[in-house]
Amino acid sequence: MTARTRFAPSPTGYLHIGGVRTALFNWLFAKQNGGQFILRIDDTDQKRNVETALKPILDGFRWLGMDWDEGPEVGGPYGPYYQSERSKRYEEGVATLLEKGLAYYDYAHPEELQAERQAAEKEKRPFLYSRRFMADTDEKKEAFEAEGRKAVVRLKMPREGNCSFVDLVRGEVSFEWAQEQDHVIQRNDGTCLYHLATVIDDHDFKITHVIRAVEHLSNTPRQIFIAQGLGYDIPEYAHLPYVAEPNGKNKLSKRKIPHYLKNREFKKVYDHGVTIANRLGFAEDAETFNPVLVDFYEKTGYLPSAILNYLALLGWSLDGETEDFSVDDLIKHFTLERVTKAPAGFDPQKLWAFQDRFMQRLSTADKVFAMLPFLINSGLLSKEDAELETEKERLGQIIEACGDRLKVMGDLLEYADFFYVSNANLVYNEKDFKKRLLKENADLLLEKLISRIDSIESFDTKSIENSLRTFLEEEGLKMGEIVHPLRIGTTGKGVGPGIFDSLSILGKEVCLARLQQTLERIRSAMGVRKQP
RNA sequence: GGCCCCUUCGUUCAGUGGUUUAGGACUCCGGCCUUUCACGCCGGCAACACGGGUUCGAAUCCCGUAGGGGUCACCA
Repeated sequence: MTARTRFAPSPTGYLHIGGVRTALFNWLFAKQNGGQFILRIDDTDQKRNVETALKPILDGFRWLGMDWDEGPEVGGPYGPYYQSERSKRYEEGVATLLEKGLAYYDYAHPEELQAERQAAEKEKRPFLYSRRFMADTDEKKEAFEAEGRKAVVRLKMPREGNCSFVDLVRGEVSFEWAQEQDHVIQRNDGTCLYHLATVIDDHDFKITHVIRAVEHLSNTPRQIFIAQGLGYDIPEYAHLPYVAEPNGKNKLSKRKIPHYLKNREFKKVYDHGVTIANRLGFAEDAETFNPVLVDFYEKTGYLPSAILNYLALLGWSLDGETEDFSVDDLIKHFTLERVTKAPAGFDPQKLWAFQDRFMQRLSTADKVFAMLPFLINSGLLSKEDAELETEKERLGQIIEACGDRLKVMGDLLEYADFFYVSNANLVYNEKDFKKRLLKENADLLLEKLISRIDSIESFDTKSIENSLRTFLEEEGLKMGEIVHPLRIGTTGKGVGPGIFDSLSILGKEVCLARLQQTLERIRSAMGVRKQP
């Protein structure tokens, strides 16, 4: 089977995580069947700045590695791929439908229609337009126009029988035609509406499988009606459950971020992202920077493969056990038949777990490559220095020392910044400083440590550890008693990578200088304390 | 309100008439490891919405109830 699928984003300026999931299923399905994935831009409603509003969306897809075979920027044989440029095709469609008597000019004012609707509601019967203002002859047209009325074009929907079709995830679905309204397909200004446009586009682009969110399920009969009217083959349909909000049943929505922020897990992931954003020097508000948008993950340094793996499992599974999928695995195993029917809640914590897993597998070299931009953008490393092999090597050491503590690329900034700041700019965590260093004889201990460290000749991790362990024996101390003072004294932090690694990477000179500086800090703090 | 859809641990995904004392993962709770924080390891809590059928036997099939959602635009 050769499959052609599509995803049709509106240029809204952001890429929604739920949208990505829909796009992903389309993409996987196309890839699996050796077909094409097409991006079509639904910009019939947009006034201007389509390119600006589209860029973040395309960037998002590119970042995720979801390439499109046809669409904006890459073109393709069936373009244009922007709906705003396809109005001619839509007008042709309207003409055909009109000719076949499957659509009609309607001269009703919106208020008149509204009145009918309300009357029906009052009588508790389903609304069906009376077609009072339908003009199926030229005479009627002229008469209505003489009244100063303007026409829209409506579908002349069947009023009996059923529309049945097979949905690849839901099975056989059936609707009564009489439930369908005579939808407008062309406005009185001549522009055409979505349902017509989407059917014509799908046909023109030779889409074989329409895989979209379930909110379109009840739109399907009218689209089938249009397609049949136009003599098109009906594509296969697959309606995906929507992605629900964390701990909720409602559809995940960008507009409800303040509400989601009340959710502990969601908040945690959000706060973590904000911390990184601050380090990077961009202070965006929750409106444009939050875990519902793909951009959030790109900026904070998640791995696309982790996100894709998580998203694929939001409403799909191979079996009850397998969770671990590479992108290639997904392409190989994905099936619409195993897509769930019920909506799945977005769980940022579970995503986090995938991220953790993928991060652990990433090689040091790959991490170096990915983290370098973060160092540069945060100002911790200059662009020129970032080019240096020695710096890359050092970053590799730092990353290895940090080990599994780095969950996303941006974590480096919070976790290992002390490797990059000057001694004078070292920031001390006051709470830890007080807890670990402002106590009896802390200064004396530090003095001893300084002289011991000064005596270490080869400043590698192993030598440092050996030397300090000897020190412990000589002094009758436990590891915990020197690790904390040393860590805060050299890194300013209460938590961090292994201390021997940290010291070694920092280098003897820097360690001594920082410890000396810390010693003075302790004495001045203690002095101040004693004064009153 | 009409129509359509959905309903298994807190979350997510299995389970399609007996292999099920309903399984995996995340979370959570214990414990171990340990130089902090992570990681890792071991263990634990925890669900078939409800009510009727059908059947020797139902989470699995049927009907109903309840709850949730989608859709009913000159939006997409």
